[in-house]
Amino acid sequence: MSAEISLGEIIRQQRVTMPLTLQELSDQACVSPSHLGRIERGERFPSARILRKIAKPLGFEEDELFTLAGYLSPQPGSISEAQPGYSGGCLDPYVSRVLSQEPIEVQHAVIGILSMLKSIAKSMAK
Amino acid sequence: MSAEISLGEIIRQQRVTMPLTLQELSDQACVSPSHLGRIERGERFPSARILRKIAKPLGFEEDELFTLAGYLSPQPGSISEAQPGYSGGCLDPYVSRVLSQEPIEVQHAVIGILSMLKSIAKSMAK
DNA sequence: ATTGACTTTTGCCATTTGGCGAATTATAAT
DNA sequence: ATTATAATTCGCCAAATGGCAAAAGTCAAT
Repeated sequence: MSAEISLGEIIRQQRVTMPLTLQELSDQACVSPSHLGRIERGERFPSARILRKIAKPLGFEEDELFTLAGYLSPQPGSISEAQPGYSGGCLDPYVSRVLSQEPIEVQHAVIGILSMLKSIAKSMAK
Repeated sequence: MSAEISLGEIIRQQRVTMPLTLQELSDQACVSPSHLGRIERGERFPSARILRKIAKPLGFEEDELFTLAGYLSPQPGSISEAQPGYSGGCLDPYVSRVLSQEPIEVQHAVIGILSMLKSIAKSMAK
C-alpha cells in the first residue's frame, strides 16, 4: 500500500533534488532529454540499458533502479547466503584449482568436450 | 579476454544442460520458443524482462544473467564457485557454472581426461 | 522409404524504444 | 510588456523487441 508512485516520478524527484535539468542529466547519461522527459512522466518505460546509464548520475545504486523498475526482485545484496537453490552441487575445489590454471580457451574447450561426451552417452543410453 | 563466448551460447548451453527444449523453457518462462531460439543464436538481444523470466527456469540467479548481459556491472558476490583461496588463476565463471552442475565424479573425470589430453599433446610435441 | 511426433528456424507483423529537431512553456532580465 | 534564454514537451521516424503461424529439420519406429 505504499507505492502508488511510479518509477518515472521517482526518477524525476531524484533528478530535481540533485538538482539537475533534463539537459544536464542527458549529458551525463548520454540519453536524449526528450526521452528522459517521457520516461519521467510515464510515457515511456526505461529499458535496462537506459536505467544503467542514469543510475549513477542520479545517485542510485545500479541494482536499485532495476529493482524499482521490477526487473529485479526486491532484496538486492541482501544476505549473500549460500544458495541451496540450483546446482545440485558446487564445484569441487580441487577441480576448480586445476582448471583455473588453464587458459580460458582450454577451459571452454573442456566444456565443449564434456557436452560432446554427454550427447554421445545419451544416444547410447537409449 | 575472458569471454569470446556470447550470452546466447551461455543460455543455450545452460538450457541443453538442464535439459530443456525451447518449448519447455517457453512454457516455464512464458516467452515464445522462436524468440528464445533467436536469442540463443544471437539474432536478438534479450531485454531485461525476458532475462528475468528465463533466469529461474535455467537455474540462474536473477542478477547473474543481468551481469552476463552487461546490464549490471560485474561483482555480485555470486557464482557458486568454491570460496576461499585460489584467486591465483581465475576460473571462467561460465565454465564454473556448467561444471558445478555435474556430479563430483564427472568433475574429476573431466580433470582426468584433460590431463590425458595434455600428456598426449606433450608426447606429440616432442 | 515413409509416416509421425518433436524441436528448431523463418517470415511477417504489431508494439516499443529512443533519438532528433521543432514547438511550447517557464524564467529571467531589461 | 517584451525580449532573450533555458527547460520541457511534441511530432515524427528508424531500429529493435517479441509473438504467431507456417516451414524446415531430426529422429525413431514402422
